[in-house]
Amino acid sequence: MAASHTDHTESSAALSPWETSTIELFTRTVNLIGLPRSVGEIYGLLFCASTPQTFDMLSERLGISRGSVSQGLKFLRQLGAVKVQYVAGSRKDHYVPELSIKALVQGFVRDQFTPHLESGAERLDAIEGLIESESDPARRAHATQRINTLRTWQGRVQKLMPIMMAALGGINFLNQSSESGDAVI
Amino acid sequence: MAASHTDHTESSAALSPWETSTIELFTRTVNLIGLPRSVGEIYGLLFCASTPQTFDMLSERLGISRGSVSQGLKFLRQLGAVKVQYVAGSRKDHYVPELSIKALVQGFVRDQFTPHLESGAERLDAIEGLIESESDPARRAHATQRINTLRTWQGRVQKLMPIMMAALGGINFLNQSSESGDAVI
DNA sequence: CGCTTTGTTCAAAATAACTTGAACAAATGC
DNA sequence: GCATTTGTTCAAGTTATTTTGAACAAAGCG
Repeated sequence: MAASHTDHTESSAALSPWETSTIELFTRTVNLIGLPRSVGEIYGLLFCASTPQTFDMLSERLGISRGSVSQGLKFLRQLGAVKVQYVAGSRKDHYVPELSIKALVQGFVRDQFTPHLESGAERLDAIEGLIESESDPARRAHATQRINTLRTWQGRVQKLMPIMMAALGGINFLNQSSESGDAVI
Repeated sequence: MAASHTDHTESSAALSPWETSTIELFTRTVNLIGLPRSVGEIYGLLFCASTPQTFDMLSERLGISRGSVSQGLKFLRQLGAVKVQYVAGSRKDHYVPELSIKALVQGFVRDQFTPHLESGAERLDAIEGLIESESDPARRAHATQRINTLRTWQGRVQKLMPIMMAALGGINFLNQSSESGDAVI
């Protein structure tokens, strides 16, 4: 309670048009990569904000439940997409966005992708075992060939990862570049 | 156990253990990239099969509805992940899988990713317009900076695409390789 | 043509995913 | 301690996606 202190009550400032649109851009993007809307909203608001935002601000300004904010922030922290910034004189945690796309992608790949690649390797071993019990030699040969194809795919995808990260980090293999603007990589 | 000898039309041969496991691997993978289970099942079965499969075989062997098969095949054909192979003496269409991971990724990126990148560019322009109507100069400057960050990100992702495709195509930037097995790229 | 086979479409049912909110725990200050 | 603030958890409700199956079109065959 006791809403107004000094000039603006920062408790629940409305979103400006560009913020709303930018947040929508983020919700679409995270949806594309299979993440819930609320995660995009939270990261989007932090991305737009010029000051660290609290838990309450996120819930109130976005109009989503505390439960969603808690789960969304947990996910984003785990990914490394948001950081907690300690703010003197406040008990609340304040959150700021990670602005390096390399760090964002790296976190996403590490948490959401690599585990599946690794379990995939185990599964391929298991399947290779199952092929043994195929009696017909021709069928067994065909199955083995297919599993080899899968192993080749897996190897290629694994090789891709460091190349991707290097490319996002600004090392250019193919052509020199000169970005400007924020210059956040 | 039946189905041993020169039987009448192996209309609905049961899946062998390695096929079941491989199909499950595909369902997990397509789920990871936001595609429906049935798409993974269909591609997975075609991937395992040593002969072109018909519409009916897919529906019966996988135990999924004709509607799902129709939609799944439509999607996979559009992507370039399955091809129709004409088989003499049969009115039915026969389907075979695309085995080149480069072609698979390329189709996926083209259909599912590039359109979003392009609409994203338009959206950024629109947001830039919205920023104009921000009255406070400091806020406007901050907003502009953030949009510049987004443009930088977009540029990096766009540069990534050809690099990814080249890496999947077997061109190695960082270290020489020598895959074997099926050697399908 | 009529009949059959083959495949598509789409509204409704089934399933999966997300969000909510109230109960709970943890930490702070009095 | 004890009340208050701050944040988490999770079962239930809501929303979104996927699957089904029956009605429909299209093409081959006699």
